Amino acid sequence: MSSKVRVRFAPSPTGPLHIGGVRTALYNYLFAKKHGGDFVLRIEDTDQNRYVEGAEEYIIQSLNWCGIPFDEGPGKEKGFGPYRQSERKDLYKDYAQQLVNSGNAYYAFDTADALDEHRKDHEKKGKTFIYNWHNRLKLQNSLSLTEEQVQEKLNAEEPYVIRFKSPEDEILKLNDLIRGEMEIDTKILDDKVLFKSDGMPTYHLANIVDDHLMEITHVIRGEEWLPSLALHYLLYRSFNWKAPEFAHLPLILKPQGKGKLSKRDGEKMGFPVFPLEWKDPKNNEISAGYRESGYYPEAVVNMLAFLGWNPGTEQEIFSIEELMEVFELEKVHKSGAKFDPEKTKWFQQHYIQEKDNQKLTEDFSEFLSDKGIEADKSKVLEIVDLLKERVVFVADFWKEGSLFFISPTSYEPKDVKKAWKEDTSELMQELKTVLQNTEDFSQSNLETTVKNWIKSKEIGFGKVMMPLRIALVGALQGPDLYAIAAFIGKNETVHRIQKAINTL
RNA sequence: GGUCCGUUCGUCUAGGGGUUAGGACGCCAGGUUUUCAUCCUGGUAACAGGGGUUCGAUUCCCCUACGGACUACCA
Repeated sequence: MSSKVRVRFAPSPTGPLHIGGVRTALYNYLFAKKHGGDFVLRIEDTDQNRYVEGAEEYIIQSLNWCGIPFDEGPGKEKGFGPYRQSERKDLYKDYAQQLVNSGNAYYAFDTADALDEHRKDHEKKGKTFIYNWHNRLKLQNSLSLTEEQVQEKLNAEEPYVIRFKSPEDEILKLNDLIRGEMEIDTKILDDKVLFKSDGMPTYHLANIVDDHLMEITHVIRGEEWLPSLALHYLLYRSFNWKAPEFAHLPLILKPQGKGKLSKRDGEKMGFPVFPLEWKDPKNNEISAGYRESGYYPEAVVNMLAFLGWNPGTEQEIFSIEELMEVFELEKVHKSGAKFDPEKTKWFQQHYIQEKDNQKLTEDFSEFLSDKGIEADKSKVLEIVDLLKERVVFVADFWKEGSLFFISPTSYEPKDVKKAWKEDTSELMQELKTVLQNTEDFSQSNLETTVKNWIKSKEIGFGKVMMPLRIALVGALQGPDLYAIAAFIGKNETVHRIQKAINTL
């Protein structure tokens, strides 16, 4: 391969980037980097009606957060720009015209209403209306009308579109890097609109023109584009351009039930479907994001990479650099994959365990500040040390560790029933005294002191440790008790024991 | 409805004409933790169905079923 690999991710700014879109971007990125190529971001905003404020910024921020930044795109001009199709508007008309001149496309004057009628009519008869070779001579276009009639309409500035004239009888052999070769009969193709009456190109035209102009070598996109592949192939041929290689990615499906993963699935089952939180500018509705839910980008990327692809080995944990090395389009699956929120959590748990404690201390300190708690860094580090192996998210440090800052406000009834017996109060009273008389309140000394005391009393450990845990934690859970006591100190420990005795 | 694409444990998947069909998540059990979680060990569980081809098919071919995408002057 002599020419440099260039791929593109080409979303439309119609809302937040779905996790499936992120995966498409990721695969493009990995493929580009594996081959030392460029990853281009192009914004496909040819439909002004669907444009959503903030969506483009959202897309860019998402890619950056995931660690898959684009080499070229809006704000990163590298000689192929502009990278927003709305800013390339003037380009497309000429190309459409070129196709009309070469006989590969034609003007069509049929109104939207007229076509709607046809469609409804066909539907009633159980048929599908297709605008192509079999009926185009009966419709209003430059193939059915005389040259004079067409010129008249054009002069009168009647609205028109430009349609592709798809061949009537040809078997196309198309190739896809993931699916291999397939055959399409052009008979069933319709004459797609290339240029709209509002002066904008449709996706099909803009996409092909831009991919060509931007020297894209590999088009890696979602499976929803597979039915358009024949059209795109024909378009390249009509322009006499070399077509890029194509790869169509399988879809990400709902965890349960039928169909593709949607925003509602996330809401229903309580997992994010978007990389970053998104606030809909229209109704201020908020959709959860992976970042805000506490996931690390490494976890999201690793999870996404393995949805529909795997390297064929048994290794599942991959950094993005490792992914770049082993990623192969040929190993991408052909069928859709059901999304599994549990597995995402597993990846997250893995990556948080890999983080160093300094970084976690910073993250947790920030979390505490947001809660209005300013704690000493060394104290926070101590907590992180104690709790690390128990957490999946940074927020879990609080869930598991709030007991270091506030004494229990309630006691878990089930655990109280199990641990707090008739004679417990008396026992705790005694223990309190023992602790009050303990000078060295370190974890290790506490441990020997309490153990010795229990032994001298000749009672079971559980009889003391369980109620003590209730007193300090409020439930039968949490990290090492001596560590807790040492951390909160003598006064607080004694205070919590007294409080438990009073309440229970 | 039409066109195209697909189908290995519940889920993500490895494998590929002769395998005890492998791994991971989940789940279950045991061990560690005098709690809980983590961790460790073990277990559960799959080639959609029917025809071919073949000495042999989960693997190749065909059909059926099921799933998915598309079927706009949306991308």
